[in-house]
Amino acid sequence: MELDQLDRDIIRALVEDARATYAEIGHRVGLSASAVKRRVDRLRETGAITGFTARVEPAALGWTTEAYVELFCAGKTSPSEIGVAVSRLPEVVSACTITGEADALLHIRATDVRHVEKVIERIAAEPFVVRTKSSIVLSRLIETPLVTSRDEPFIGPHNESAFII
Amino acid sequence: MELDQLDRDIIRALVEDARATYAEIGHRVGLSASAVKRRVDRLRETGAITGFTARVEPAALGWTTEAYVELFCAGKTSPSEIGVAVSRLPEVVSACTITGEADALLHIRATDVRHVEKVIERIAAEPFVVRTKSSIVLSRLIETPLVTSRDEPFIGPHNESAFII
DNA sequence: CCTGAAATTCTCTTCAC
DNA sequence: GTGAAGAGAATTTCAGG
Repeated sequence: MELDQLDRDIIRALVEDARATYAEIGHRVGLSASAVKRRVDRLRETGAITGFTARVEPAALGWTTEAYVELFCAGKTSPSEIGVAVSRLPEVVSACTITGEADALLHIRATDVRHVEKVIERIAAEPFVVRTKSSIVLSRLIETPLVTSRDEPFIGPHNESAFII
Repeated sequence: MELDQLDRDIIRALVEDARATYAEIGHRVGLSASAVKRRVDRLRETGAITGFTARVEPAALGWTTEAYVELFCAGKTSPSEIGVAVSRLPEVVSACTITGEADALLHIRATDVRHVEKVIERIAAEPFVVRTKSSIVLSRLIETPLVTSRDEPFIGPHNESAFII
């Protein structure tokens, strides 16, 4: 499906504040409230917008430690096998299969380093896991769910910024 | 600050649907709308809830490729130096310093593999970057911003689930 | 700390154009 | 796409538990 600049502007407004009113968004992007609503409804139907969520400070809920864990798996392990296994661990907030030496990369959130260790133990206990390699996060520098245009981004001559919302 | 189970339930409701009405949330958690509003206001003031955002399908905006890039930096590179540099690249959606061999781990979103390559080139051009090691994401298995209780999570005897919202 | 209600204001939603 | 109008929700305030 095709998104025009107005759709992108509306998405950007909703990413910044999902509780903004249609009138507020309309004022910002140059449309009437009803036109904004119609576009938002369409963006949700087509799946461009999948929902609205609260941004929560993990530390406020006790999740003060994060780590990345590389998984090295047995020869014929399928992505879905890994997916099923890591889905059982709520501490795994992100997981994907990747190119390179490791087969998968997990992002885990935990209450402390001891908790990280226990989660890694459980992952390592999966029969298809040959070994793991972990990195504890020292300091978070950037955390955005999406690509957004920040102040004066350096975009080169081949303007990839075409897609930046 | 202290969060009780009602606060966690409200946060969970808002994470699932940030546009739910106070009455809806109240019905779900067993409070009146005005009590919910009072608590949500407090959760925002104390910083537990930092805002409300739209969940967007990156592919709908053209971001179909993602990669993780490990950064190996010169001896005395500070985290903020890395932060400033990667903040200039809108494609970097997440960045942190980590323990282990690499100094930092970046998560980048791009339109295609060629675009990934260009972003890595720009990162590698930073004077403090000694070398990089990249992994392209093959398939995403899990993507949640936060730790949430999923169906029947296996939680061991030392119940870390105390903090799961 | 909660409820429930009333009054005001604002927002959503629909519809004609 | 706009604008208007009725339905519905948010907000604020209050008395009372």
